[in-house]
Amino acid sequence: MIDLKEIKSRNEEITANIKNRFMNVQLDQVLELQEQRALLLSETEDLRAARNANASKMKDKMDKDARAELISQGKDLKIKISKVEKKLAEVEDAYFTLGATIPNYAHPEAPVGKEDKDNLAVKFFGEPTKFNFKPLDHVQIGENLDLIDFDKGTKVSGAKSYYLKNKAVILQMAIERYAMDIVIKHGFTPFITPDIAKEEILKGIGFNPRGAESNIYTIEGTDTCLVGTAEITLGGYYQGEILEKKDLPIKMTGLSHCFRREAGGAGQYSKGLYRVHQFSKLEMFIICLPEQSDEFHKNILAIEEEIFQGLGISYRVVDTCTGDLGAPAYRKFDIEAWMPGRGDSGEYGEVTSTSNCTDYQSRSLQIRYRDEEGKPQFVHMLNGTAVALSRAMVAILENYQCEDGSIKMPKALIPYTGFDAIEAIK
RNA sequence: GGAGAGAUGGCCGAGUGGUCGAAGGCAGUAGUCUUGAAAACUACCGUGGGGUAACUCACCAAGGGUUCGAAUCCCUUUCUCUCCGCCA
Repeated sequence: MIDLKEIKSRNEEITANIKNRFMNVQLDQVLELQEQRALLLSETEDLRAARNANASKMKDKMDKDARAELISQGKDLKIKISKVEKKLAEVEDAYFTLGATIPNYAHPEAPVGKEDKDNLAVKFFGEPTKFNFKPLDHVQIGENLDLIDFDKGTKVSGAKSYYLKNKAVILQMAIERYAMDIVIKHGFTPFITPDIAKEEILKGIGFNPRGAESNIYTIEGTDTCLVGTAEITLGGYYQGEILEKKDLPIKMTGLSHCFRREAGGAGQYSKGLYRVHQFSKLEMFIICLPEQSDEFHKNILAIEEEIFQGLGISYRVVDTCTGDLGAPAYRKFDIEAWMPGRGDSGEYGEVTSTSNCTDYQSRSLQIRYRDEEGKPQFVHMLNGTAVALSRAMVAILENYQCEDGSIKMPKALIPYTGFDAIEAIK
């Protein structure tokens, strides 16, 4: 969450930001709760001070009457304290719950707009693939070549589930390792993370684990969830810790499954592998000094581009508009790869996303570093997709399809797959 | 899953009702000494909230309870260790 001390001093800025993000936040109510809390807090503290003073008077020996008198005063204080503490707890709960709904500040250069249409394309790489035949979409390809089985996925696991089969299995592992090698080369420490995380971590990262609009599966009878991304488990890794400045930046990359409910996500673009309940993803995560985060954000984007350029897939980079940022993000860049089977005659589809969340997550998770004066300060945290395997699969199958129905392998992947094509089935 | 032991500051570790935000040690920071270093000595050395400040409040795994007063007693939960069982 943001620093709630700023809701007064930066009120106009915060109000404008909420408006730019097309969010509905009860800022006035947070302000009101803040004042109530301050009053109750000082009241509570005065009473506690009185209790402590009363108790310390009784350290020494004294006559019975004097002691009885102090005990009775103490009892009186005890009742008062429990009343005001209860009230305080209620107000604080509401204050922090509502305060957490205030979004992060937005980068001054982030385009202002409501939906993904308003995102600003800032770069194009390559040309959309041209075919001298009518290209198929990956669902058709997957079926023709016996690579992806959606029907069996639906039968066994429900809608938006799939089996990868045959060379698609090897291909996925190849992409995984290809991307991993690039990210490690850039100094990231590799992890395979848990696929389960506690709700408090989810909340700290800025996910809402509960509620109808939540995209998260909660595990019944526990306070844990299936992760929607390794951002959650990588971000939670240093929860509650004070890091040494000399150890920053910390660069981590984590491979995990990603589970998403995708409730109500039907429609044309939800077909096939594009939007599924479970996929694998390699995620990058950086913890750094505040003054470095803009630069590292660009670094992450550059690595994402390197991965897709290496695959020889054309894409565009999009500077995400304020309305589409998501509460924790200060700025967000997406890579949208060309997908020939998407829409009527091919479209760009999101394959990566990188966000600079500044101190929004670190404040909730209490991840800090010591500055020159030895004072703890909040770190900045950034995340970015190295590769989302299912969507990379879509892009590769659709862009590398041949007229005879086979799939060529991108050159960079051949050392990892051990084959240079997935042959058509006669 | 069963039986037992435990959780205290960056680390180790004392503390079983008031004198404890917490002994002692290690590590760290600054200084004295030294040509320099080491050693020795001296001082400082947890986090958060409130206050210009003096100061004050909270925190000894988490939550609840007993008490005038809880690191200390009781309950619940979580985690760790040891033994047994089971298991990829």
